[in-house]
Amino acid sequence: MVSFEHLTLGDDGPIYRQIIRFVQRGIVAGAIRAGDEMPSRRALSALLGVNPNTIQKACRLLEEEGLIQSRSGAKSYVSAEPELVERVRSQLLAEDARRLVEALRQTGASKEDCMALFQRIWDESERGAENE
Amino acid sequence: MVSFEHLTLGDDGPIYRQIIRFVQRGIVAGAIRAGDEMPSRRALSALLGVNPNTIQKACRLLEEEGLIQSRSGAKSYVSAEPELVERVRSQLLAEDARRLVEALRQTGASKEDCMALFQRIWDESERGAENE
Amino acid sequence: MVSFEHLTLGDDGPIYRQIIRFVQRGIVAGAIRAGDEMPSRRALSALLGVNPNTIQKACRLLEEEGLIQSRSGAKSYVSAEPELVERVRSQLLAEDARRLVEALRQTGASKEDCMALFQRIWDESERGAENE
Amino acid sequence: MVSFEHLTLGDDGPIYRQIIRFVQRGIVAGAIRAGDEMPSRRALSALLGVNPNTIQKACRLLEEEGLIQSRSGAKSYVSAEPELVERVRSQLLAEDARRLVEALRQTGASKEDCMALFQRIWDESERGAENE
DNA sequence: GTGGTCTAGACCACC
DNA sequence: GTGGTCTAGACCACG
Repeated sequence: MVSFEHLTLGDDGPIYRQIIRFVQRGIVAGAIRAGDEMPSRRALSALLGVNPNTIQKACRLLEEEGLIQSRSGAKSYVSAEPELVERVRSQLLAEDARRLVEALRQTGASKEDCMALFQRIWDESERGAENE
Repeated sequence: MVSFEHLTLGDDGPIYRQIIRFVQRGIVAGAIRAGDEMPSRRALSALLGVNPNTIQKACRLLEEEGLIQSRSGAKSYVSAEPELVERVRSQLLAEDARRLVEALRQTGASKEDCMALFQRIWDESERGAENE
Repeated sequence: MVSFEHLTLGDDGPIYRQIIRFVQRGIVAGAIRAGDEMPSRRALSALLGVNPNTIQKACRLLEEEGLIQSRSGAKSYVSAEPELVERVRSQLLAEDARRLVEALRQTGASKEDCMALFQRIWDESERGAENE
Repeated sequence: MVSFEHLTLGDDGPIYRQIIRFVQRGIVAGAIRAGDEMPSRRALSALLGVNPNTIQKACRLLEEEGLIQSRSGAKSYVSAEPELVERVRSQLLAEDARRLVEALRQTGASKEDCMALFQRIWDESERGAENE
């Protein structure tokens, strides 16, 4: 009998981690810049349909990481210094790579095959981006 | 102002796709073998907390792909011929790799850095598996 | 724009005709024999989930055709004399053939192709029946 | 006692199958052409009095067969390449013929009688069409 | 608007 | 029991 007990649906990790990743990716990719104003906690809660406590947790961790700063009461602003951005970048890279490597190894493929595949996909993606 | 309009929470794609991937991964990894009995639609629905129709959709697509066999009134069984398994394996590999490459390219990292990173993570993962 | 105005769903003709055809086919095929007892009108109505008037109409027409006879009050019996059976047989044949011919001609195929196809399918069907 | 347990009222197969056949027949007969616009799922649902999901199922299968093309957010169009049309034509022919042959064989008629009958009906139908 | 996904629950034929 | 079909109605992303 096939067992489905290890299938967890919709598992992207905790919501606050997803919010953090979203901001991190935005900063690293340049879509979110230092000085940008963050929406208010309650606005984010309403927008994402998420409990205010979850929003608060994400913002607290982002602030601990130094990616946002709370100034003048309730409003928060993005504060991304270049060296910090680089650190976050490599952190994101590693996290993504780790996830993929686990998925790839689970399929039983060899390292060499995977790296060749990786290179091929990269080139395809680069070509695709150029044509846009 | 930071915009959160493109943040989609918990997005692993449609549920039926996730179920399909789970079975595909299981077959490719050898955890699910040809001849294995599938749980009934109702059992899966109850186990995963998902509507029977969604389960049915996943099963239909799995059957169209040739990975399971269903007969009305009878139980469903896994039916994975070697050549098909290989095709699914490379399909999964490509899908995973494409997802990673896109995530990596979005961070602005170079191809060489990413491949070096990839290799490092792979080796770490391999070492981790050996120690278990 | 594709027009769906000529698509009529579930069109097998009136229910009373379907009931008549069912009895006719049974008699012609030998599954229903002279002297067999018919279920009561109200039993048929309940069994088929059909209005008693519809049942009554079917039975009246079957009786007019001479395929059933009402004796001793409410009970009806099948009364199929050989020559009548033959007449019904050819009637059924013609009706079926007419339906198919219309469907076939609608596809634009030639008469010769259709007859060759018909012959091939017949032979297949014959072979299939032998193997059972 | 005559048994009615095998009489299924109004059985033309599943509704989604009937819709598919309608489109297939239209395409094969030339009444529906490549590039024609399909009514929206909702419009079809209202027009045919059928649940949107059933419509969607028919459309999905038609798309898998390559007879229509759907893009999320845009309208759906008929997309029938000549070679595909030919394949569908013979598929429809075979399906129809098989149904008739089974009905005819059930009545106990001989192959020769049936083919003669078939030819006669065809000629009648042809004459009827000319007079219209 | 469009197509696509999902839920809740019903009914059916077959085994 | 099983798989398959259908209904009723909701929500979503995309154009």
